[in-house]
Amino acid sequence: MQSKYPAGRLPDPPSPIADDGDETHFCGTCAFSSACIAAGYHKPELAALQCLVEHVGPFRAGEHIFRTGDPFRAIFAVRSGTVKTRMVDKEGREQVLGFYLPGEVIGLNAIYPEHFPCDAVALDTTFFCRFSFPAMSALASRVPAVQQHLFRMLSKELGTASLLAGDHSADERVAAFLLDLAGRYAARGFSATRFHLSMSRGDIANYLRLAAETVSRVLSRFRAQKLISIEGRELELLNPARLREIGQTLLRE
Amino acid sequence: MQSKYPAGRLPDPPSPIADDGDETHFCGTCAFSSACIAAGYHKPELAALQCLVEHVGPFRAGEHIFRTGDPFRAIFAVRSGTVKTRMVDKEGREQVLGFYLPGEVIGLNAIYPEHFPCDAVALDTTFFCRFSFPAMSALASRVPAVQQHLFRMLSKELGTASLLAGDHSADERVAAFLLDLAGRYAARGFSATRFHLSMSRGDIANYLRLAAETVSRVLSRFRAQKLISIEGRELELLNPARLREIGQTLLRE
DNA sequence: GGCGGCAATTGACCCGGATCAAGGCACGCC
DNA sequence: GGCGTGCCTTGATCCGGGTCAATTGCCGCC
Repeated sequence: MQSKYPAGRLPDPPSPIADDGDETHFCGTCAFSSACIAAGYHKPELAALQCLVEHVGPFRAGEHIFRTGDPFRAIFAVRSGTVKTRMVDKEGREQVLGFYLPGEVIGLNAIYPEHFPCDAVALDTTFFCRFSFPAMSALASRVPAVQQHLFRMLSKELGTASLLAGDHSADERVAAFLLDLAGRYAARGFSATRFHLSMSRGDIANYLRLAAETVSRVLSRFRAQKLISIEGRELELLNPARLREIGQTLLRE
Repeated sequence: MQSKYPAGRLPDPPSPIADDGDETHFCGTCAFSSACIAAGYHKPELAALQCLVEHVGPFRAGEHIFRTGDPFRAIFAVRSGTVKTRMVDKEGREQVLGFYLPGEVIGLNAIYPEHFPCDAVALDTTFFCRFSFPAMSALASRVPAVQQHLFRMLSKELGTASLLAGDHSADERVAAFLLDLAGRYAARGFSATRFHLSMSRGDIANYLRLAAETVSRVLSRFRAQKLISIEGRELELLNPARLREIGQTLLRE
């Protein structure tokens, strides 16, 4: 297995979300799957999709996939691993914008400004499908399914962006965050009740606009109430229904 | 002037942002202008844009342009007036998602769910250009400029959606809000230092995730510091530079 | 004119979560 | 081993903004 990686870049121990060893299975769970496969993998137009996609990686934890200000040329679908996007203001304070799991796509917010407005940082060892955006646009003009797919992905991200905007308590935010992750894992075929948190408490807190201490306290409280079992970054949801009650105002407003 | 409106629907007194009397000038400031005009108004493909657009209105203050759950068929460019979009949770609490000024477009976040995920409510008398989305998609397939325009508008809205996500003080939020409005008015050719706030203090507060009382207090403080002049909903920015300092972490993170 | 309703303002009080600080735990490195 | 370094947890304190409440001003309407 390891021989497929460049020397000196040993991969992390295989994680439950990594799936780069099984390409077709990955593609089945990817956000582009309907464009790549379902809509007719064999049509000549869609063969073009195979040409404009490029497999990149591995990136190790902490490495940048792109940086603020980089010229926008491509969007990236996560094949395995986890990514955070963030902005850093001039005082150096970090602002986490989102986490991206296998099958999800980063870079869409760079289309308008034509430069990436944020950093993308790997949280563990990650691989990507890189889609040249000019080529993708051109393909979208010829294949309505691809165009529609892009519209839908963009519109979908608009919906999720407004999620953490509300003024909600720390409990609501954390509960909703855990359930959101669970749902996204489930949508890609992974366990919805047991998974690994690739991000630190600090990243979670930053994303949820809380202090790291508050996240820690809420998780401790949830554990005491037997809502979750958590040890380090290994999480199990013991009472998803109750968590849903707590976070529901935030999940579907 | 009034004779052009249906009986019983007297318009509000002409507002500085209304411009429906001068169609070509409006189009020059609209978010679709490059698609409608600049990219070649006379090409046969673009004549189609004129066919799929429909002028609708007037809507009076408080009337809905669309409601949560309505099937998505079209997007709307504001021709004159102001709109707020909002979600209402099951407890009946309102969540303001955004305000839209003349030249801006509402409804993009409905593409993915195929139903409007929010309400759009007129804040004063408003007129729209209604663009059938299926027709627009079809046109986008044939005219790359239209497709690119849609991608850019969607991506742009992604950027603004993440603006109010940060944890910022009430002063920062209000200052950034006022400057954001000023910039958007300026982008459409209106005064950047004097304008009318079409929305109530409660709407502003809700949008900024503050209490109405807090917004009121901040505005009073800004007035005492000679940063603004405000009387009711008539606003003048007296010291935009200082406001920019206050709100800068939020404006460009 | 007087009344009622709504938006806005202002003051008094309180609470949730930030901040500060201390300690524990697991890891890699010399 | 001993030590440093992150990351996480837990406790003590503080403050910004929410909440409650009273007042004012503005309109529309009877």
